[in-house]
Amino acid sequence: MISKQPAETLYIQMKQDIRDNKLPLGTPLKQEQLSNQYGVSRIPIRDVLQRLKNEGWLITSGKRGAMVNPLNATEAEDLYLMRSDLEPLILGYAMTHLNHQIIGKATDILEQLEQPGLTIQTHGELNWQFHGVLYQAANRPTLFNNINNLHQLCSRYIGFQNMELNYQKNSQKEHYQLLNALQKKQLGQAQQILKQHISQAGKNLVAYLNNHM
Amino acid sequence: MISKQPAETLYIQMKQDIRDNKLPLGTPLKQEQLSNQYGVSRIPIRDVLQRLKNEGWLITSGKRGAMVNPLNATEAEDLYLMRSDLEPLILGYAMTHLNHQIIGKATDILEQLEQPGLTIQTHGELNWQFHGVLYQAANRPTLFNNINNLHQLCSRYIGFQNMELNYQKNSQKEHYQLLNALQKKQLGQAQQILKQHISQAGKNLVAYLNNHM
DNA sequence: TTTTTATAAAATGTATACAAAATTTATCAT
DNA sequence: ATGATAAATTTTGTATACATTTTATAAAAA
Repeated sequence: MISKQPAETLYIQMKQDIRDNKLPLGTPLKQEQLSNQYGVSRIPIRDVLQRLKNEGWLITSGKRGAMVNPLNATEAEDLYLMRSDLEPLILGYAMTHLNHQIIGKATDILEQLEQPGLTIQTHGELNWQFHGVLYQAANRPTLFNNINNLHQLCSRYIGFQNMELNYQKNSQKEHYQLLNALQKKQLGQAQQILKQHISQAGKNLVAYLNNHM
Repeated sequence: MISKQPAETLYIQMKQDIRDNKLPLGTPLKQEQLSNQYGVSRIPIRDVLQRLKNEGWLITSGKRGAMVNPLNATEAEDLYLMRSDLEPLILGYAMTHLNHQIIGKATDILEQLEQPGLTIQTHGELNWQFHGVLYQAANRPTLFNNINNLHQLCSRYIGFQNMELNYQKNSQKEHYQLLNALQKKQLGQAQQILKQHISQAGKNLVAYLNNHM
């Protein structure tokens, strides 16, 4: 899904550069420097900066200038707490609309997740695709957009999560359990699995961050 | 809290104009027209449009142009559902930090809410101040910002809510019940009251919207 | 030395001007 | 007439230029 609009690719690029720590941490970003760095004028830079600020990638440190929002355990905990509440909620609305086609799509993604040699980035994207396919079925744009934004922010922390050796294996197991419950139309069960799935990931991540920062 | 920066007041103004239906519904907003209307160039207009879009006030209808997000029962339901999950959550974190000063502030606001002759707008703002004062104590910026944004979006629907004759009276009663539980350090009780408070408001609103739209 | 004030530099915010894209209108063929 | 194609208009996106604000620097007073 490539956009023709330069600003859209600039947005994606800068977001990735934040994830990859390509942009200075702890000091405000200078519009003109970014302008040179990315080869565009300050106008589209400003657009993207504002967008990233609104989405929580950047923070405005007091008076002036946006800086990269430093990774922080409390933010991570908040993000996962919100997800663990909101994702079971939207799953409830999705349930009745889940058909073979959607379940099939989700299963395909799970299989792709088991391919060896995936980058952490790709793994994260596929993971969200799996969840997203299910949630889209709910047909609840407001709820979905909110959850989607939370996921985007979580992607900054994904690198840490996969440090856990058996994280992926566990995660996959839970994904299949979730699909299973959904196929059996056991909503309560599915929601419980999902909430546990997210909470646990959050707890692991927060523990890791607290130990290593 | 007035900002010296024109764009900030422009942002506030446009948000209010959306609430008050001063901006065309159903048709994409034209940057140049807005530029004339508000007496600034297209640059700050674009900034504000993007911000409002990210916050859910505007939606992009397909290819081009942002238009006012029409009021809709499903969105309202989503907003209140999220709030009814997230606000008890942040209240949990606020609890331990609640001191006399904060409870006092909240009580003051409740008293202001009982003054006769308040406009619906002022009523809505005071109502959020009451909740916000409590939630700020949690010291959870990520969670707070998310909840704050949900509140802002709900403000578009406040006009409808207060149609209910005894809404205010009920709401106030629940506010005092909440404060009471908090003073007694009964967290579970407080969270239950809060969740019920929000859920009920949401249900009333959705029912009203479904009947009148 | 420390603090205050004035000046200079840098950075951001906004306006104007231009380029690219999209939408509309007009023209033509069927 | 109807549909497709092409020109014209509108609208948005971006660059440059300027104004305002903020931050840094230097000079002066305590």
